[in-house]
Amino acid sequence: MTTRRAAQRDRTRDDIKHIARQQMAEVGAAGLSLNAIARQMGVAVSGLYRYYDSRDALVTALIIDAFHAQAAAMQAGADAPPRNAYQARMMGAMWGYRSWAVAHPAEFALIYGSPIPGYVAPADQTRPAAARAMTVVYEVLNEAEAMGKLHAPADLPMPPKLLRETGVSLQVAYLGAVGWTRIHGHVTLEVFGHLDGLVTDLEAFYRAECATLMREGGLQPD
Amino acid sequence: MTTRRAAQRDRTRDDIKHIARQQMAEVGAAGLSLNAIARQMGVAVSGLYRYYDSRDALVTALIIDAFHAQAAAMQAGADAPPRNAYQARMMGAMWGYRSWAVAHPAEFALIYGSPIPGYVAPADQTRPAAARAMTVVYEVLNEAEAMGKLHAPADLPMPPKLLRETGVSLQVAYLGAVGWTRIHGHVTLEVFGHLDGLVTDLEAFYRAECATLMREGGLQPD
DNA sequence: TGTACATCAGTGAACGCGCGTTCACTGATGTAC
DNA sequence: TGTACATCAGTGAACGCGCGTTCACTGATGTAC
Repeated sequence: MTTRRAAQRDRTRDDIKHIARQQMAEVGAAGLSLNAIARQMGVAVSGLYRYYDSRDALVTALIIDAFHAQAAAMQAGADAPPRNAYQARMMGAMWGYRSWAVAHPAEFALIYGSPIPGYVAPADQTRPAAARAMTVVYEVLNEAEAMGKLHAPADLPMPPKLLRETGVSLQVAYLGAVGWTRIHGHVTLEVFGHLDGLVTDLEAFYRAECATLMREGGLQPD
Repeated sequence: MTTRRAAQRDRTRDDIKHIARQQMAEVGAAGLSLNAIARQMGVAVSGLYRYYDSRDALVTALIIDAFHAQAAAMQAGADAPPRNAYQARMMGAMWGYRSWAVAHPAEFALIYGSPIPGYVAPADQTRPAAARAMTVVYEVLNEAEAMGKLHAPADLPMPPKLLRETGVSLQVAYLGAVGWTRIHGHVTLEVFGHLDGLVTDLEAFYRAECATLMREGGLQPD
């Protein structure tokens, strides 16, 4: 059975990524080093090259994993409420975005923080992973719209030309794009510690902003 | 005259920071290196230690400069319109926030991106510099409020307890905090290239969000 | 089930590199009289 | 204005370190018959 060896291989690859994530949590994404990983694994550094072609390949794998993990957290949040509770599902997705980031600050920094010196992400691999988060939101909003639960406010403050064609209605695209910039602003400031002097209850503050977003965007209460 | 030597000293310090900024623009904030700076200056690296005690001291100086530069851009934006044109002044400040960030992505990353591995900012030095941006906004809003141009909407969606005491009214604090998270979200996503697939006209999109913020926050039209 | 061979996981030494920092030094620029 | 001394800017060699990556190797795990 060749499968046993392959399974072991996968397990080791996961081990490497696991240790890498631990180290990123300690030293930051830019401080990632194969030597340090090998040291902590109690293994020769040259052995790691059986599993990843280079340090950059490992970084790419970690980035893709991080995008997927955050999208999965959003998906789980969106799936928890009843199917027709669109506000609750939207809130679940947004809450997942923040919760994952707060729980995994180094991985969040890896995908949304400063670029790593000397590393260039292969866009064809990372872009699809990055897009997953938005599709979770689109799904909820598309359903709400189809059910007549997404009312365009009279004064949607956004000329259609500003948003790229993404296969969703203007209303959905608007809520998605504006919503993302807003909640991302809160999350990135919170994760990097810039809100400490300004806000006492970060969770309540975040919830309030999410509620404002949905009200303003025309997503009807459940 | 001891002054000539002191003036030369200041000039050299500025030169070092200037080259450092250039290098950050090329290689990112985490890639900053005294060796590389000395190389580009055509000078022995050991000489740099006459001007900065360590690499970290230089980084700290750059961080403080960056905070001040962005605040200055906001201040300039807020000062351009007539004194009683509060919406225009607020917009000017917010526009300055974004313009500076877009024009200086590496410095923006330095103050708002991922932390640099192994570097810890001395909070007593960086915090005051970081706070300057917010005071620009508070100033405009305080004046608007005093002139009766800041109407609290009936449904201010923010329990007072969420915001720290900062010497301004709840209404002003709300607009400041919420405004910051919103515009920062847009700016950080734009600077790091994450909005390319979503928004066509980034400037118009930003303006629209700023306008929404002021309308919703109760800042009356000029 | 047992043997002969191929595949692959992991080793350890070596490479060249760039880094931050220290140190004793040489000249030039200032100050005191 | 001229000299004697102190201060300071900048040099170049050296330090120890950790990094990514290559390479020839040794055993263990698999496959074919």
